[in-house]
Amino acid sequence: MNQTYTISDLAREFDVTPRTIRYYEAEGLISPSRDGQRRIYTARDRARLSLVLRGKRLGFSLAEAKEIIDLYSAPQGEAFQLRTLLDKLDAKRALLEDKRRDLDAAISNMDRYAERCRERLRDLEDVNAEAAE
Amino acid sequence: MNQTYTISDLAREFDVTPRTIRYYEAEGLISPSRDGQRRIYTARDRARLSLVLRGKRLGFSLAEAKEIIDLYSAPQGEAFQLRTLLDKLDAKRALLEDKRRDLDAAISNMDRYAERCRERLRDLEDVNAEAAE
DNA sequence: TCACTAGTTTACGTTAACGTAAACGTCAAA
DNA sequence: TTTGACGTTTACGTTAACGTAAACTAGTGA
Repeated sequence: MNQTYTISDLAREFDVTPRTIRYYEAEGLISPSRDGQRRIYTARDRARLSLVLRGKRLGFSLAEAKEIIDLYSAPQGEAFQLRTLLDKLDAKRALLEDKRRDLDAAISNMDRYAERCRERLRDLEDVNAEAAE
Repeated sequence: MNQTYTISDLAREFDVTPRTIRYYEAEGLISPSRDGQRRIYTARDRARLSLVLRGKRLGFSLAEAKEIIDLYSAPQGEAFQLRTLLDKLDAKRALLEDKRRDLDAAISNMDRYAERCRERLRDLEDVNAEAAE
């Protein structure tokens, strides 16, 4: 439950360098605690790192990733805070949906093209079969 | 049908600078023809630019975008070429599917979190309603 | 003819996101 | 006790993807 990780634990698991993880800390994306001078990462730190890397894979800058991830750590004391949080979540969700539209278009585009290639390949093979008779 | 575009036509339409479009040409992503020294962009050039920008939005580097886009202009003469093309398309398609999994996870993650926020907000408002009686 | 608008090349500048190297601390095994 | 293995800070280096500025060309309306 209260498992912790060293910097190289996380570096290995997520296939990044320790430098990268320290850089994310300098940019305010992760805030590990310390044992003396050594960093100690909790499950929460690990989860945040995971979110950062996923954000990067989806084409977000570190600043954009931070904006999104920070929403998950936002205070939720009063109703007003909750409502503005929900508004912000909605805005970020719209960005993700935009990406999904792009992605779906890219995939179906590629699928249509591949299908045309397969048709053309069948035609070619038919011709070869005839020639072999 | 045979419509052409100037560099600033495309810059306006896709909300990038002419510099960006020239840079993509220098990187081999677009190859407009020329009228004297001025660039002339065809519908095909426009389509390639559109693909580049979509690739960027999805987190691909220009080099990765080029790899994908170039598949759409690959020669399809012989059956062997078509088969290797289909293999490459399949590999790129897998990359897109990876991104879709990431994206779907990000969205449903956010949805679950937002739902918890809404529940919490309802609870708060119930308490306020009781206190108002 | 002149000014304007839009295009061009060339080249140096900039920013995000790290890489890399140096110099140092610390702890366990040999 | 020394030698790795791992961690740290500091600081300069690097790359992709453009931005920016200068100096030039070519059509075009007043």
